[in-house]
Amino acid sequence: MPELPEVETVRRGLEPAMAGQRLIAVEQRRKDLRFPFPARFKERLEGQRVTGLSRRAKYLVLHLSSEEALIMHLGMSGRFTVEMGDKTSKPGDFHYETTGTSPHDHIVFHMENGARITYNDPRRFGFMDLVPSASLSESKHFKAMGIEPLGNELDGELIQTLFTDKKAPLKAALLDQRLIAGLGNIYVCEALHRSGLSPKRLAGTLSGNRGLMKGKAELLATTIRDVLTEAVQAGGSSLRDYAQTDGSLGYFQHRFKVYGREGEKCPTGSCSGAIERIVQSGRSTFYCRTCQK
DNA sequence: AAGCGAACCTGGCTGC
DNA sequence: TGCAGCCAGGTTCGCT
Repeated sequence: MPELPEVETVRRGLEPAMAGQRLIAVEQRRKDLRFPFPARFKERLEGQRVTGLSRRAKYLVLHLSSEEALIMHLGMSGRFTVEMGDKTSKPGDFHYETTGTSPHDHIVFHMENGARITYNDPRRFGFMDLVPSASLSESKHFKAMGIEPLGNELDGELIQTLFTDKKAPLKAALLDQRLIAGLGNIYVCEALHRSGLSPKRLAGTLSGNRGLMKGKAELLATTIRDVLTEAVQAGGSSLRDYAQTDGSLGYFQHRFKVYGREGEKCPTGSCSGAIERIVQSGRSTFYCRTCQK
């Protein structure tokens, strides 16, 4: 699934096709994804102008002229495809008409500029919801959400505060969206390796001795920021079903140091260890037990 | 209360 | 070739 860098790449791909444009038609091919679509979904969208697109953690938000916000989550396999039309496109034209589509094309947005934006999601773990713009941050999706890892708040001191007394492994704590929101399985593995921290270490130990652990917590904050920033610059990571909105592939996956590299030699220069795969809370963790402590 | 494991759903890959 | 089994980027629910 798309983690923060993939969602940000999608946001940037959708922006030129949707920002400032009216939604002239919305095709809804099924009544639910992971959750039911909100009541009168199509009617509440059609005719509205998209005043902007933003991202919060792994969620995309379309801001609408109706003072509602369309919250979208891509789940594990959600993907948007943009086909740019032109201003003369109208029903019956290629860019408007529903042509031979995948059975997993669930939603199609037709924009006034002729662009057609298709949401495809084979596993249907994604969802869409409409909430009043004024109460966006108080919506059920965002209410309990933690800090944005690329925002200004994330630093070693905050990590120490968030992890105080936590008995969960570092891996689980970093995946907890109520603490830091936007990290997923891949980038947590990568950030921990770059930080030289074991995914099995209890999160509370990073703040257990504040003086001694301050440097480690600071390093972790920095590597989280670095790995996410580099991934966004690379257009995200393309595994199985993820691609950018124009169909091209992100290339950060070539820069993975540990994710998916079970059995390979640890890439840390001075380290003679090998990458192992273990399972933590039901998810694969890739790490090097020699240099991650 | 916090921390696990299971569940949600489909498709792709591996190995017999 | 066919099929069973395992795995996948996330989140939520329910049970200790």
